[in-house]
Amino acid sequence: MKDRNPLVPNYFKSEFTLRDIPLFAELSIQQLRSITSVSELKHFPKHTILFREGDLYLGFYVLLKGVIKVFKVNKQGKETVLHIVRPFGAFADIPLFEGGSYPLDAEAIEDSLALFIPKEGFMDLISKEPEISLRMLAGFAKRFKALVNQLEDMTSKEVPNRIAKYLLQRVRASGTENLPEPFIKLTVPKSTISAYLGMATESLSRTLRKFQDENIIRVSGKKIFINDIKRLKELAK
Amino acid sequence: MKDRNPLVPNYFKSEFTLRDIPLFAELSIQQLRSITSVSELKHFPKHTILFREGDLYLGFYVLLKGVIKVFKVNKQGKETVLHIVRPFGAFADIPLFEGGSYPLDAEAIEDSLALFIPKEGFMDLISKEPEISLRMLAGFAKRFKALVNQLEDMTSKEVPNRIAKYLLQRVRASGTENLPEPFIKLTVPKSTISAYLGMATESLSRTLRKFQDENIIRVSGKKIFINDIKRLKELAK
DNA sequence: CATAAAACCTGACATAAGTCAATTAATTCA
DNA sequence: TGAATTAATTGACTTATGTCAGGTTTTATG
Repeated sequence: MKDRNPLVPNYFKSEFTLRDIPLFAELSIQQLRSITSVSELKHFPKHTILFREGDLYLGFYVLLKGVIKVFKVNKQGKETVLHIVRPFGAFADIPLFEGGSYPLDAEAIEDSLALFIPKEGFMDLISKEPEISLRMLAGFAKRFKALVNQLEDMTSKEVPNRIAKYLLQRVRASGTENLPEPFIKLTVPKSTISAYLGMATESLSRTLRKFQDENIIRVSGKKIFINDIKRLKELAK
Repeated sequence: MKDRNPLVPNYFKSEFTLRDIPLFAELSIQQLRSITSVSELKHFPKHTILFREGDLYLGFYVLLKGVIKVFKVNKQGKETVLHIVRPFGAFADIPLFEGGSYPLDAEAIEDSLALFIPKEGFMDLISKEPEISLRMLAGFAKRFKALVNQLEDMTSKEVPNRIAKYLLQRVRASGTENLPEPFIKLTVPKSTISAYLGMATESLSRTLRKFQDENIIRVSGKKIFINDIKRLKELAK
């Protein structure tokens, strides 16, 4: 039984429901209703800061539209991007269980729409509905693995390897992997990608140049076409 | 009400109970009993491999004694240490909720004693006892933060900074921080520490040398005395 | 205890990738 | 649309840290 009451008022012209969010996918209509009743839809124009490290923790978000950059700035002003959140991903859910303030910064790098779920209401819900904890545990586990991967890449892989791996990952997410000419569209600035991959923008720039010179990729504006996915896969490992 | 029935048979001469394990600290005696009934105590001599990446997942561990290295080996044979587990830490609990095989390798680097909790029994328990999920979520959250920290350090900090930070962390754990001369005892080989900090052993060696030349630390066998904790703190940030 | 095997240290060297600076390209918005 | 801002590219240069190789010290074991 699928609940098609739209989550979002008409003027957003949105076509998703709570059921599209993995975290909530298997809840009953009852449970979904209680989530809707405590949560709030929020719109963030490009460049909006959602929260900063140290801000009082109020609740977490599920992204419905747009892209959110979750990052940390160190004393010297250098940015480390820990997570590039895309639709249906949850973020800032970790502090639900640890600490009273946001441990990271988050910024909308596209016009974004997110569901805000306040801590209080959600904790009530979770205590009544143990099924939710299990889904959260699964979600945490998945992201844990991703983070472990990121860490491993960072310490054991060189710049071109990391870039190749990132490109492949994006190609897979784009669904064009098996097309004659797979491609990806960059929705985030290169500076964000480089901060995510733990390198200088210059290094990213130069390496993409090199890949292009070697006919592995072809860059056209914000699109990157993959000419030689085999070589790219070689490079990624 | 504290349950002092020893967890471990006498011949282990151990003096801890399930209550000492954060994950289980707030469970009722009933619940503790059911954990004991499904779990199993295992002894691992130094250098034993507990499991390897890809092994069928059977359950997780709580370390009671010794030190376990959790790591990943890449194609080129390079090791990344993700976690140095010390007593009362849980490990290999993530795959409870994700995937059917161990995603990492684990090895005892000291004679170790661990409680093994099989997946089946534990999942039954968790479904009956929602309180446990919440504690697990809290545990995951904490380790998530630690991992984020590790990642951030790796990308934004240089070798001496990372070493300084590690030393401080160990000093805190040692409980000697406020002594006139705080010190730590190295229980893991330097090669493990360097793999954990994402650097070559040679770099670790050289930097400790440098710290010593600058009178920040004094190395004596397996002990490192901190002469100038202030400088070390400076370096760590 | 002696010998083998690990673990650790040290120096010389190579190089990947960071930094700085200047230029060009792409966006933004008045 | 066009000036102003921001993002990306490119080249020249520096340097931190990895790699390799040799030696020393420590630990393990028959």
